[in-house]
Amino acid sequence: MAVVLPVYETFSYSVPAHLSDQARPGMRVLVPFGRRTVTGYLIGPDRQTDSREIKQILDVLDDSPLFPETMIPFFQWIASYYMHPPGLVVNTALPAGLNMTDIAVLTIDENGIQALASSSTGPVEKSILAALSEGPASIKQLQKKIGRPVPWALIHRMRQRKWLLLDRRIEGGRIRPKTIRMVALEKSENFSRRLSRQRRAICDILKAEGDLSVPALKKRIPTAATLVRGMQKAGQVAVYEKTISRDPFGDPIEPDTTPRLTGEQTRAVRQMAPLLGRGFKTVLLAGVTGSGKTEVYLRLTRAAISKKMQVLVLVPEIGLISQTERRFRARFGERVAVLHSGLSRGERYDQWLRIVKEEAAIAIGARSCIFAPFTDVGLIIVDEEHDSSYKQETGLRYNARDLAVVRGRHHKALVILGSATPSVQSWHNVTIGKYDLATLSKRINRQPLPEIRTVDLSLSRDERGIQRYITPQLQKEIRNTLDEGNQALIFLNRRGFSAFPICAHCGQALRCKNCDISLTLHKKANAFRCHYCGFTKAATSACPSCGSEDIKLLGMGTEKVQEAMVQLFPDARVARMDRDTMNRKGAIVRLLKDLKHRRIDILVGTQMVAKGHDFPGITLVGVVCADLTLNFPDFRSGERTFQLLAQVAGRAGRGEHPGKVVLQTFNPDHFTIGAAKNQDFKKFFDQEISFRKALAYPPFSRMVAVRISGKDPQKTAEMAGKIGTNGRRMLANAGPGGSRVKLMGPIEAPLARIANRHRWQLLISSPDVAGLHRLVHELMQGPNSVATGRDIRVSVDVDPFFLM
DNA sequence: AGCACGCCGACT
DNA sequence: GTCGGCGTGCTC
Repeated sequence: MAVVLPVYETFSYSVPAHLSDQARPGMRVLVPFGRRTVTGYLIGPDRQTDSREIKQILDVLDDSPLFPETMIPFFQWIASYYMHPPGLVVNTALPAGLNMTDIAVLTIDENGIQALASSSTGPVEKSILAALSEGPASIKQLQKKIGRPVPWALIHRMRQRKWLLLDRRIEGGRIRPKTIRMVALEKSENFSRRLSRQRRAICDILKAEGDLSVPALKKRIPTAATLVRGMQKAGQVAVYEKTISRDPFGDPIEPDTTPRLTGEQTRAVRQMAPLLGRGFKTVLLAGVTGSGKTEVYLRLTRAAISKKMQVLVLVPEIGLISQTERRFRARFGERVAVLHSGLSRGERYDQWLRIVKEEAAIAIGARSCIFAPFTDVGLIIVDEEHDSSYKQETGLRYNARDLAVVRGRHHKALVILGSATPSVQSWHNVTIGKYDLATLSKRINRQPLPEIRTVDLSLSRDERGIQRYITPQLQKEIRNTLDEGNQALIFLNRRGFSAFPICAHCGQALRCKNCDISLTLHKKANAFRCHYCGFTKAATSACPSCGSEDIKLLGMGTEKVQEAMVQLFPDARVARMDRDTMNRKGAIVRLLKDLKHRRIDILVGTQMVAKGHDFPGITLVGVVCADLTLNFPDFRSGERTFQLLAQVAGRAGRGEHPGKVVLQTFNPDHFTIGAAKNQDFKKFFDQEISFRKALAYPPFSRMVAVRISGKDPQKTAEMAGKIGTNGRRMLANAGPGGSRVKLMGPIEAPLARIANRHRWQLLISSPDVAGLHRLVHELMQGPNSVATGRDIRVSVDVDPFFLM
């Protein structure tokens, strides 16, 4: 049994006789744990280590398992690989809002009121009593009310003096199946006697149409609710509760007709379909933007369900239902369950139940859909496998793309990873023969890929701030596009962080000589610094490649670009799409509608616009400054830039008019820019992989990032230092076996402060996964591990994505 | 996490 | 001498 607490062990409990035929793996139980009562998950028997007394389960919380037993090894693998408590792993997988915990509730007691009035009562006690005199409160509520932490010792003293009472209340678990009241005709003769006209009408409706819900009856006869109650008493009808699924599907989706496949698509399907049911296999489906990957997924899914297999489809998170989801539902209708962030908690729970009960055979959704509770998955599809939204960045920091492969192996399933711009990792796996490769090299409508032109920003000498970045070439193209009545997309990945240094003369970014990573300016230290190894260079340094002292700090955002657009094109309707403008519910849908109906001429946006949406009216894509992502202090910045540019370029010319892309950059000769310009993934990969190999970055090693954060800058730095020295000592003691493990840092994180918390990170890497794992495990949980104080958080990120 | 225990400095 | 703060450890 695994408790829903940050505890790494599992525990044994006995099942009392009256619950013994109910309790089964996959169910939740209520158990006494220490002095408390908490929820746990039955994940099979565990070895009991010592002779301690075994406690009894208090209750079984489910009638049927929430997940199949076959998923338990998967959960255990995750707990071990990501070094996360098993109970919290299961908790991350399950729909939110199910769990129960007991919490302490304080009430003012008989002596409390006098103590509140007495002058000898301490100030903290008084404020607690004052807060409680307004009514009972939990410890957390109390803390909020009086604005300071409440020590337990104090509560105990106050309890002993009978100033307050401590109760335990079980909270949570409020998500339940939704039920509806159904009305059925009684078979007895009770209603054969005379009936009122209204009652007669209800009987007739029920006789003709079978059982109906109360709301449905109300639509026919407005007073049905009262009538039914009377008829129930008279024994003419019976009322029962029926569980129903909350409807997460807004507009109904029309069934589609199956299109003809192109030759390439047919070949891809013929290559992959025979692999179904033949054991575990991973295939990378590399298909250019618009090449019809989705149709291939649909055919493979059809093949899988005709073999009675269950299918899992993962799509990137885009904040609303994706095009792919829509097409799966159009093709397979009722057999599809969806799991994405747009669902309410209740809807999500109902979709989950549909999968557990095997009412659905296909589950489609974002990242967390990898946990869909199928018993035996036969096919797993990961669309846009390179997408960073598959990586969860809080709590259990899993990568759903990687877990797809792991789950595929557990179920002996076929795993398809699809992308127009595959990750370096996946392509590497193809080159070493771990994955098969299937390709789609042409767009289905024979539309050519857009023509991409680069514009050298270092030749743009205008110094009037942002306007320097809207070059005459870009302006001219926008003007032409507007004059032709088409739409333009202006892309800038602003989610910028601190500005980074770049030579205004030759376009070289200032990089670390050890890590080939962009340096970051530290104003306080008046120096550029590497965030991997700590290498430092004076802030007054000249450009190492051309000697120019004209070092610019790049930093600007979409908001400024939008302003510039309004100024330059006063006749155009300009809109912006980024996290700042799109956080309100329904904002994206409204914007996409406006775009579709040509109520927007120029759309300025961040990478949000590069994802998944189909914009048929857009013929021009302008990339304001490709260098922003290229020079992040992160070894994957080149990979991300290539993917982003290729994806955003793929937005142009999806309709009947061919597309054009203007790509502005300080580095027109950089191989990443060159490869993106020619949409040449292989050329990019060949360069990138040699660079990764030389510096022993993934995929030639595995990485673990240990992140340390806290409010107090001094203490946080100290803790980071302590963990670092601890790790180095362990490495020294490990002998030759541990020598392949490399430890970098600790160093202040590129984003040195988020939400007032100071951040440090420690990077640990090794080509030997097991050795790396052993060291990190020992460092975090071993006997010499540094105890994590309460105000300093230490988190482990296995296979980190963003090293920021 | 949530709770208890036990060790220390600063007060009656 | 106790009170009350905080670091350390445990939960079948």
